[in-house]
Amino acid sequence: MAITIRDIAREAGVSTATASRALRRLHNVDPATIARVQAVADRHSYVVSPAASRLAGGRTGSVAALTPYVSRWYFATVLSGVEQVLQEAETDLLLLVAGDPGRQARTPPVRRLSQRVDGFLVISLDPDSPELGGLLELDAPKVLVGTKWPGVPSVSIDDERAARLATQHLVNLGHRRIGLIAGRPGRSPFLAERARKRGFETAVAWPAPGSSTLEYGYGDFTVDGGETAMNALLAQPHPPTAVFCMSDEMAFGAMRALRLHGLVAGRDVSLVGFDGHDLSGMLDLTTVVQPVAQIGATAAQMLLQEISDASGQKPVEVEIPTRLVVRSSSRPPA
Amino acid sequence: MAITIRDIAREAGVSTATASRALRRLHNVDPATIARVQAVADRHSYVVSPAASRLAGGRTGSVAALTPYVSRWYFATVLSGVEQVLQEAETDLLLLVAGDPGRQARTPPVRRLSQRVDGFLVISLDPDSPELGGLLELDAPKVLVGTKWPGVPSVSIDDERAARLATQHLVNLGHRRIGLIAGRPGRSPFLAERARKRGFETAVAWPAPGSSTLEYGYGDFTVDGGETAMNALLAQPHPPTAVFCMSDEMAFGAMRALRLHGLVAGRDVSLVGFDGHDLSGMLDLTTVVQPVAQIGATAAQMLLQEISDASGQKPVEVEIPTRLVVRSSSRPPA
DNA sequence: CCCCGGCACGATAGCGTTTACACGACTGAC
DNA sequence: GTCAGTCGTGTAAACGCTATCGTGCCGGGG
Repeated sequence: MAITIRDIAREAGVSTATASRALRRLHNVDPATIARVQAVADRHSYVVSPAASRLAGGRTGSVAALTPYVSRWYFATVLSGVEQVLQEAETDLLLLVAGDPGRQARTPPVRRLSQRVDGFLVISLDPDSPELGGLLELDAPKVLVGTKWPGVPSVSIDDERAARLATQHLVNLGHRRIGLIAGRPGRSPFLAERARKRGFETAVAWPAPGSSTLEYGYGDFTVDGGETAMNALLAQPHPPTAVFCMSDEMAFGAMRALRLHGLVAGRDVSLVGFDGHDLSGMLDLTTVVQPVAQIGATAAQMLLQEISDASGQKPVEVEIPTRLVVRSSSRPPA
Repeated sequence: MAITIRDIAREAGVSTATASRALRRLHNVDPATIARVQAVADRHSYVVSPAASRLAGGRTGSVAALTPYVSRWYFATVLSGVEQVLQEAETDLLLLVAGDPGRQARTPPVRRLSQRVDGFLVISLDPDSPELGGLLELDAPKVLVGTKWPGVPSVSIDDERAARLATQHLVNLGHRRIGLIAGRPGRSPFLAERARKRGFETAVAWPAPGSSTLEYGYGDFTVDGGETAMNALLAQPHPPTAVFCMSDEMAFGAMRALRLHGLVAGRDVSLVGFDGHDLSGMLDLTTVVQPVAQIGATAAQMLLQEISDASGQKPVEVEIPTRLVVRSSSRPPA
């Protein structure tokens, strides 16, 4: 049943070595030979055994993507960008979920995986988080997405600046009591979250320190969490007149909370989100738009590059620009 | 650098064969030996080479998931369910996108993949679609999600019945001009879409044939598409008073279209969606809720089962119940 | 006391590729 | 006409594991 390269070689009248070289389009092979071998292979719809190929020292032809979530919009969209590039390059994608702060922290089998893949795509995870169990030490090609780390290639946005500009937009509109809906209390495991908080705080303290008050809510980056957080903010003695949400999904929840209180986003309380979620337009949410799929695609390209270029280039840190899209959810205070 | 099972065996004072058996917990090994070997392996943080293991006749320890989209809510959520089960079973997930009717139809390398994985999870794809290039002929374990096929295990919902009940809900409310927003015109490549259309048509023709009129729009299962489709329906001489959308995302778009026309979903035009999208609650959309993540998890479990049970069980077709959740987007006509 | 079956383990032959290394046949330069 | 240098190809040794046999050993039934 199993047809091997030996069979192909015999039928094409060459040695297995030549067959192997021909199938991989190596340079030192007669074009005529390549054509002959390929023809035989096609006729039998033969494909090399990746296992044997890998064992004999070749590449695995696949990369792993580590992500804390699959179904949340941002991550799913990054993955779609990644997938598209990899499919183009005939490289397989191994999906591994790790780093969800809410989930039981199971150390992902990076060690085992490192045998199975040529490189790693690490999405949003702090590379030194314990759960990544020494991913950094592994000298396999890797690219970080949405995070940075000295000496490791990455593609990310300027979270601090984006958050600062978004918040400043609220300040410029005249808001003084500005709330923040972040992910989780305490030190976030996500670098981006910490950066966004810094950006927010900078903007709020500006132009005159103390001129604005700020309040925090925590929405765990989910819609429901955003709703809960907004409710908490509204329950305070002096609720904020504007709220910056660290993700669109939390902003959606906040919108719902407002509606259930008989309030309208933009009219009663201004809202700014972050991400550029598919539905942000439909809900008229002012938000920081980032080209998420493109980020994933870029990272995938860089990883492929790094894999093929064995030459140890110096790691690049790509920064993708974002833009604030103002919609009707943010307006001057009443 | 590379440490092999031979090293482990030597250090544990056993043969490579015994080491291999010990590491795999086979039955005919002294528990004491297992412990000793495992200890040595742990000390060196050794993991078997999957390539070698596979080559020598074992399993690959991974499965492939074929899906037409990654970032759309339904698919991303199915995947998250799948991933969770597979991670539990220490099985790797290979992600492959194929079957998007809008994308260039590249035949996915099922043949190549079949060398790399122990089984296939096929999400929403009609298994006989040409793009699947003989996946059905491959006698590898496989499970269909959201589709059925004779002789192949599957986990799905009763799309026809669910669509019928959803539409009937609109009829019962008193609506007579009921519109449908489907995916694409012509014969859909998705079995589920065809079934939902049948269910819709049955309900509309009931109780008295001809008592209701129906109009079609096509939204390609996207938010923007839904908006466009709704605009088209509203532009007709006698716009429908209620619309059944084949997905929540299209319903969201339809809502937006209504809003831009100064209309309100539920008051002016009733809307029913399909899926139970995370945001359907926040938008007060009446919808057919299906336990999407659970569907993925169930399918993954079945696949694992099928892989371990070499015994050719007769294929099971699991049907997961859905329920209509009525919210304020559907009300009696004005 | 012998034989047989079950048990824990050892030796070894692959599994299907890739990759040195070797080899002959040309080519052009001297 | 010899010699170094390509070029296209063949030979065979890995690659790291598992599967198939085979080998002692022990205990119990005849």
